[in-house]
Parts: sequence; structure tokens; C-alpha cells
Amino acid sequence: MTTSTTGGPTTVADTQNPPGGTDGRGRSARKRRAVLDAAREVFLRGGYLGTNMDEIAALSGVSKQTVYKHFGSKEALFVEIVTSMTTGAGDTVHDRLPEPAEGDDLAEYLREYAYRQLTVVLTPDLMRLRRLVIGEVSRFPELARVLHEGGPARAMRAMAALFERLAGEGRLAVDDPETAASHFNWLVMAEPVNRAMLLGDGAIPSQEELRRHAEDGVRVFLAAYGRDTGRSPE
Amino acid sequence: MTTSTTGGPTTVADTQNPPGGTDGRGRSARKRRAVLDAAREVFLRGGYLGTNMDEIAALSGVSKQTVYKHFGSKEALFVEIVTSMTTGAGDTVHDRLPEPAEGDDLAEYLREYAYRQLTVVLTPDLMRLRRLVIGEVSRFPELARVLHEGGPARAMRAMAALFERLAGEGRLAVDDPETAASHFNWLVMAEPVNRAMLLGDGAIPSQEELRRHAEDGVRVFLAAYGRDTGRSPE
DNA sequence: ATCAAACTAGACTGTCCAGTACCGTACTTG
DNA sequence: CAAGTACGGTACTGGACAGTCTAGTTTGAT
Repeated sequence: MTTSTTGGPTTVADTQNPPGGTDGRGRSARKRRAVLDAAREVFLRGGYLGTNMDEIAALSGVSKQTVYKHFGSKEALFVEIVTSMTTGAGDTVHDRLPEPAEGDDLAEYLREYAYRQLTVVLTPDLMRLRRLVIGEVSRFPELARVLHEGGPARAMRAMAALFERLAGEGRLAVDDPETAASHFNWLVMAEPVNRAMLLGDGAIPSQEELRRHAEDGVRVFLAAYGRDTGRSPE
Repeated sequence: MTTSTTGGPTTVADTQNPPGGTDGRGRSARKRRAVLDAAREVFLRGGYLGTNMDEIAALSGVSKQTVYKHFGSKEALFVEIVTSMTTGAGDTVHDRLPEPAEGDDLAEYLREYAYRQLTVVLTPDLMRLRRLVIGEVSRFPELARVLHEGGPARAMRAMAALFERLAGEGRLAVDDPETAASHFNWLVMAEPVNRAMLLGDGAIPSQEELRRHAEDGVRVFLAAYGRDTGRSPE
């Protein structure tokens, strides 16, 4: 944005705008991106009804007409923002997720898993997204369904599959993987998420607190579902 | 709730409108109540911005002027609704809450406690209230703070105090009552609450499901914090 | 019966906002 | 370089809504 806006003499050597059509990333696509970025910020700040399209146009440095050219309506733009953020966050959690090897310390693996999930989800933008979607459940039930599916449900399915495997290997005492996954998930996520939900982004715990919280949750989980975790006197 | 309204057979001569000025429950108070009831329904349905004052006036069978006479503004009316619902629900949970006696089965007591909490909180109106407040966190942070304080925080304080006492009596292996209370609370509440939060009132579990859910949560809690719950081999 | 306070109905003001229309300009592509 | 398309700026339409105002009516106490 801060690059040379004054073109200069005649034909700039085009260091950033590829003339060939192979790239496909022309002016139009750039404007579209700008609108998406601005809309995201504005919607997350003001909610659906609390946001007006002029503000989005102004913040993205684009005319209102262009906004409506790319996204037909306020509603469509809103849906686009929410779904893209939702799936994006879900992918961040699940991409390149290592599986526990035979020799790994299971407790350590679960702590890492929990901590990773906590740090990804407890982000100001994701908390705002969650508040936004929850507040609009009656107006946009589909979006809430998508968030649930791409968030908790997806995470718990992955965990249930993992726990089932570990139970088969005799490393966990789990007979109902879904229930165990739910217990693990909420032992770890519930407290900080609900806290941040109501008390605002300022209530998001620090990394150290999240570490400790993950440890506590895993300890309780393994006390109930672990194989060799008889409460040993320290 | 459905018990005798504490009235008793003393001297209830008046049917509804006491003529004496001592009561103060005249026409004005009736109108005020009507406005509150209507506002509650309309706000819970449409959210803060999605609600207009004409609708409230129409539903309560009262002129708009009267609405503004009793509550100075839309914002004041909204705050009134939310705070009264919040404290009311908190009282419902904690009023007449029995304590576990010496001989009681602790697991049974905790199951009952959990089930009670679940049934009170998982009510369509309370879920709608929660969504409403969460959606308005940025506009009304105080209301969210009040909901957190009168809801989860209050419940967890009560539980922490109980656990501390039970630990002192040697009936629980708890060294950090706050953490234990958090674990208990969210093992029980998190799954159904978050589910209903995103999937709508139709996702509120049945009473049987809540019973089972409470059992599962208590089992895990006692595996971690119980005294005599060594995992017996089946 | 009388009077004052509270209520009703509805018109009204000022403001905000989604979405459109118009026209001149900048960019892209052949 | 030419032509077509996308964009900027801005004014405009149509409708919604918080809050006020006015004039007439009901209610409840004296």
C-alpha cells in the first residue's frame, strides 16, 4: 500500500503487476481481497446489524459500488467472511497434526495436543467470530452449524478416532470414544473459552496459564481414562 | 415453583386490586410488568439491534409513551431485562440447595447436583439470554460480566467451597478446590451448553440424556478426585 | 363529582442505512 | 493505441426506527 503511487515517467517496468494473464491476480482480485479484509474487521467489531456497508467500503479503500459488484449483498458478504474464517481456523488446528508413535509418552502427547488447540482457538479474532456467530444464531442458523461442525465437532471426531485406536493398543481405558473425546475436549477448552466469551478478549489467558491449564485437564482425563495412572503419591 | 405460594390462610381478603395505597400495586405497576414481559420476549427473539420499541409497545398492549415513561430508553430497558433474568436464574440454581450429610453417598449427591444445574441452565430462555449477552459483549460488557458472575463464577465458587469442606473431611482428594470446581462444572455443563449455544434450542438434550451426561461427568470427576474410586478391574 | 396523574393513538422529527443510478476516470487486454 | 471493462465518487431512493409531541381519554383517590 505504501509503494510508489506516483507512477513516474511512462511505463513502469511492472515489478508487481504481471501483465500476462497467467497469474489471474489482477486489479479486481486485489480489490476483492481488500473488501474481505475490511469486512472481516468491521463485522467482528460491530456485529451484523451493527455494521454498515459504507464503513466497509471506506475502510477497504473501495467504492460501495465495487463492494456490491463482488458480493451481491451485505448478507452474502457476511456469510463469506464467517465461513472462510471458520474453515480456515479448523484447518489450522488439524493440519500437520502429528500422531503419537509407539514409544511416545502419552501424557506428554496429550498435553501438547491440548496446548496447541488452546493457543489456536483462544485468539481474539476467533473469539470475536464465535461471539458474532452465537449472537446471530436465530438469524443465521446455518453459519452456527458450520462453526460447530468445523470447530468442536470436527475436533472431537478426530479425538474420538485417536482414542479408539489407543484403546485398541491398550494404552487407554476407553470404551466409549465419543464420550471420552468430549470429556477431554471440554476439560481443556471449556473454562478459558467460556471465560473469554463473556469477559472479553482481555480475559484470554497467557501462554503460561494455558500450559498449566492443559496439564491439569490432561491429568484429570488420564485419571479417568489412563491405563497406568494409578494415583501415585508424589 | 408449583408449591403453595407461601401465602397461607391468614388474611388474603383482596382478590387482586387492593384499594389501600399501602400496596402500591396499581395500574402503573401492571403496565410496567406487561412491558417487561413483552420486552423480554422480543429482545430474546431479535437481539438488541434487531428489536424495535414499537414492537414491544404493541406486544405489551401499551402505548409507546408509557414504555418510555417507565424505562427511559431502549438501552435501559434492555439492561433491566438482562440483569433481572440473570440474577433470577442464579437464585433458582442456588436457592434451597441441600448440602451432603455425613452418611450420604457422595457420587449420588454429585449426580443430583449436576442434573439439577443442567436442567435449570438448559432452558430455551436462558440459552437465548446467553446468546444475546455474548453477542453484545462489545456493546454491553457490563452485562456479560454480570452474567458470568451470576452464572459460572457463582456456581464454581459454591462448588469450590463444598469441595474444600469435603476434602477436609477426607471424602475428596482435592488440593486445589478452584481447579476441581472448574473441572466438575465444565465436565458437566460444557458439552450441552456449547452444543445448544450453536445448534439452537432444538439441540437441548432430553432429561434422560442429561441424566446420563451427569453420570458420565461425575464418574470422570470422581476418578480424578475421589477417595475410594480405584478403577476396579471388571 | 372532581381533579390530577397516568394512559392511548398516532403523527412527526431526525437520523441511519441497504442498495441503486449516473458519469467520468483508471486499468487491462487485444 | 483502441476499446471494453472495472472502479471512484457521489447523489439518490425507499424504508426503518429511536425518541418526542399533542390532544383526547381512562383511572383512582378525595
